[in-house]
Amino acid sequence: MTRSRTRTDTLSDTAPLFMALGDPTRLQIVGRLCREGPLSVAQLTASCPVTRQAVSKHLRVLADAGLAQGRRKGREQVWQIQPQRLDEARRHLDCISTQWDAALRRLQSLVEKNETIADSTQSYIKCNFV
Amino acid sequence: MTRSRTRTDTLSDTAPLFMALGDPTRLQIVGRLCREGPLSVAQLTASCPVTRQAVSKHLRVLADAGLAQGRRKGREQVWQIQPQRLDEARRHLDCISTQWDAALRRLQSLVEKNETIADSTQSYIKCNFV
DNA sequence: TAAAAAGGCAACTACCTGGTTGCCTGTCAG
DNA sequence: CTGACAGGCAACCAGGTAGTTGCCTTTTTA
Repeated sequence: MTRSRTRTDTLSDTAPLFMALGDPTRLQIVGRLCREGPLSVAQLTASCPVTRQAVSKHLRVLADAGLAQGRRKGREQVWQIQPQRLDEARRHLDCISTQWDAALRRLQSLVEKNETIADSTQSYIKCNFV
Repeated sequence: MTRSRTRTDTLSDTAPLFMALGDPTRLQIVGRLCREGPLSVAQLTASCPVTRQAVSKHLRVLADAGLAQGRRKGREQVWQIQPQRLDEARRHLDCISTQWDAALRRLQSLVEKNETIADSTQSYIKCNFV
């Protein structure tokens, strides 16, 4: 119970992260903030084909996901990537990737003998997976 | 031009991947397929709180993203993770992560002196980023 | 001090998405 | 051969999302 609960928590924690990164405009914003450092809404809008308000909304989404943070600086709001959170996200991805890797290798060999997939499923579950 | 075009392509290539993984149900399905190997729609539905049709839709999304593949086996359709594509995706994530890493380190030091963010932005751009 | 710049707030639209139900087609087993 | 099982297809619905426009406040600057 505890283990599956943990798994669920990890899931509901990870999905929003992917969701926030699942928009091209947002991904582009994140990219720019990483490459060019802190930028204002106006600066970000300049290189975006969408309205300033649209960019603002995207920034809000990124902020809600903990990926970016904005702070007032005079009449403009400067946005920057949230390093801790982004690094945390990166480690999350690495963790998942690693988790996948094991299954990948096992599946790879399975793919080669396509015709026996369903037949081998049962023993597969019992022998090779938790 | 060529470089920014490449960047755009990478973006429009990556975003759908994140998008496909940005749903908790879908992430759960991917997890199960990785852990337990090829499964039928009915088997996947059994551990999902949603309808069989909902699961089918999610599988279609995963298939469109190239992450999963289904094949008929008698009267049931067995789904499995697309190893090559998933590995490709993993490398994609690693690539992005690495790209972020550099910015992370640079930003990390910037965060510590919060009050001078905007002041240092200009030289920051010129000196430390492409 | 008045105009311009930066951006927040709210309303509204169009579309996408996750989910459902109902019905239909194959396939397997008694 | 008939019933049960697996699943696809289509219609439909509620809610979310990306985007817009319009108006407002605050800050800068000429």
